[in-house]
Amino acid sequence: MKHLVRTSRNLGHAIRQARKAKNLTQKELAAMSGVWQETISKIENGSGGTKLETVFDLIAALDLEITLTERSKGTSDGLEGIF
Amino acid sequence: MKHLVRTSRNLGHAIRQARKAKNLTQKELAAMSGVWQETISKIENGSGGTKLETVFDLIAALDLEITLTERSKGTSDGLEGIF
DNA sequence: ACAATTTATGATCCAGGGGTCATATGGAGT
DNA sequence: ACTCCATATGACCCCTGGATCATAAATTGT
Repeated sequence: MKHLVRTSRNLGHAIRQARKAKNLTQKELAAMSGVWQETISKIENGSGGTKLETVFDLIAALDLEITLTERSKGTSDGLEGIF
Repeated sequence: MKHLVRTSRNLGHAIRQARKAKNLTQKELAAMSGVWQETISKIENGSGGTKLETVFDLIAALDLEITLTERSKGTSDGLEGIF
């Protein structure tokens, strides 16, 4: 499972999916990440302007990692342009 | 070129490297991204708490992309990364 | 050394994120 | 229907990132 993240909305989706894949509630994730449930709700719904560190806390708790790559290669992932 | 990003400092490094790889000055990157040179300076030096949207602006201008992946593929351990 | 450019820093102002609590809405189960 | 849990939302305050301008420091070129 690989998420291309270009917007806050993308990020929210990815986080929600990852959380559900682990059968965690927002409250549980809040407890493990130190980010409040209310804040997680906002982020999952794509509220823009989230702070980086909050995202790092979340993805660390969800056992995800962020990779920064160049965007020229043809990815051939088949998931481009879905949204 | 692939950057694993876990902290704001990582992000700053990656952005600086990408910028230099393209022979851009902070001022030029500022002009292309809409983010101010002063802000870019802070971010490249790992100032925490940067906003997501600012990062998106920067990586878009630098032709980079963010990927969110799982760190360890759940069910079995130590088998990731074979391919 | 000097001048020019690049990067960093310092200050002010403002908008918005997140902590925090309370509450409302929604969904699953009985 | 009514609980119980999950998620969303509203309100408040505080804090800080970013815009903005000015300037200091560092780097580069000659």
